[in-house]
Amino acid sequence: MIERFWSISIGAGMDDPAVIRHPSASVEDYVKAIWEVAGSGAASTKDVAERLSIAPPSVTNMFVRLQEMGLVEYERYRGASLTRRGREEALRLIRRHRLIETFLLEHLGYSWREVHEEAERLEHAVSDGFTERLAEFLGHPGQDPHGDPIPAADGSLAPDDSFPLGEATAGQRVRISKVGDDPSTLEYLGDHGLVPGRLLSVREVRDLDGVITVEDEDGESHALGAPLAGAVFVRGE
Amino acid sequence: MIERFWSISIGAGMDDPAVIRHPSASVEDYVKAIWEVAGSGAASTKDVAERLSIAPPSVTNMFVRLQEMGLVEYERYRGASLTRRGREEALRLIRRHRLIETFLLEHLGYSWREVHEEAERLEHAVSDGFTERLAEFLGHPGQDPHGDPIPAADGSLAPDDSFPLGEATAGQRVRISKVGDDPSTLEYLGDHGLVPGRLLSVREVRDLDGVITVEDEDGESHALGAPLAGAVFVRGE
DNA sequence: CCAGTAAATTAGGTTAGGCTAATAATCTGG
DNA sequence: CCAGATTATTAGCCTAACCTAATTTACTGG
Ligand SMILES: [Mn+2]
Ligand SMILES: [Mn+2]
Ligand SMILES: [Mn+2]
Ligand SMILES: [Mn+2]
Repeated sequence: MIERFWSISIGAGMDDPAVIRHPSASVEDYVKAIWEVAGSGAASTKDVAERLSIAPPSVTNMFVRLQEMGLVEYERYRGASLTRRGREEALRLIRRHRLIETFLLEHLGYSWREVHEEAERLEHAVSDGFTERLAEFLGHPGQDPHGDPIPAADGSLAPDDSFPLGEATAGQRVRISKVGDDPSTLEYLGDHGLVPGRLLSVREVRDLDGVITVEDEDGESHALGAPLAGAVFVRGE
Repeated sequence: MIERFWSISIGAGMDDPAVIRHPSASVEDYVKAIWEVAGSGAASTKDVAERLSIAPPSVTNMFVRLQEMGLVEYERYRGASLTRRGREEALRLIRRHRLIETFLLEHLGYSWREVHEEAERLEHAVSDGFTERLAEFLGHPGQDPHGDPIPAADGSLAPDDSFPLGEATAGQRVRISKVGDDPSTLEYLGDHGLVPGRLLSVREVRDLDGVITVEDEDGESHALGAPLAGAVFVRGE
């Protein structure tokens, strides 16, 4: 009697198809970068390459792999967009990143300049268990210290209805919700008390040069050029 | 302060400015494994392979690379021993590991069972800056919670003059300095208050079965078999 | 609508760090 | 002191992630 054996399984033996494992640090950073440059749209090879400081062909190559992992939808020449799973992974990573930054700032005495780099590595090394215990330790913050919302453990992210101060109109009263995370911007804004939670009255929006003048709660007046005004996000009061 | 960014000269390549770069996580774990299995002697391929759960040929290969990096002295068929730099790297890693474990236990509510695995990954992701701020946050502990000494920032490690309780003699008064880190051992000892710092009087050392009977500070008596008695390290009082 | 440019992909490498199978060296107990 | 067992090395592969150079595709403005 002849017995026939055949196998339906794809790929190499039953060794370990790439389906299960945690994404590597690289994969996580790519997924986060796609989220950051494209949100729910499609991210271009170039944008992702620039954000990650990686050569474009490497990105093309990774887009293919991310699709095989089910993290993105990818079509040649038209970029990659996150699948539901990809989005979940991105938000899980961002949650870790922002909680870690909060911890470093509030408990270890880090300055803003140092925080991001450390978090960029640590975010890949902590488990979900660590993350939730850290959230508990921090009192389950909803935003990180410069106002970026921290995604919830279930992956949900509060919709953001804030807009750049540069788009405000004279006479408006607004509250700072978050500030850009460029180090020198952050330093300037911090020094002048322009931090999340602060209430501002928009005095003048000068079209000529884009300078916006605001008055803070203490009656202090600030004139901000377009780059700065674009880094301060506010919500109407 | 010790110089910790070191250069690996890569022959003719000049492709990269071959400077800098921390050892990779793998390299760090190898160096630590060599320290753990051999101290200042030579570690065998087999011992390191077993400790790291890696195939022996991979270890042989890494021994060669570690030597090229100046971290070990290696001779075919006679194992690898750490150079001064290798020892420094190992102790720096162990410092990070033990400080992280201390933090996880004392501040994030981890149990002993969970701590080690998390620290095993985090130890590779934290910077020296993080490590020193964490040490500060923790109050510069000299030992981790089960009594293992934490190497100082300068790489020095207090010499260990403790010995297993199994080697004590009847009538001796001893203080527990550290306990083995096997999870179930740890659980038993913790439940019975046999933790570092505790003072014990050795009542009986029974050669017949290796059982040691001790009395603690509260007059409580404990009979410990050889495996347990070997996991409790003490110092004479 | 089409040529020139910008973006993307393909082709062909590299390095780190793993693996297995085959072979060689060392060690040990009779 | 030597044969078998143990340990180590060599040979040959593999995958993940990067790279540069060459080529192809897509976009855009005249
Ligand atoms: Mn950040
Ligand atoms: Mn990162
Ligand atoms: Mn440990
Ligand atoms: Mn480790």
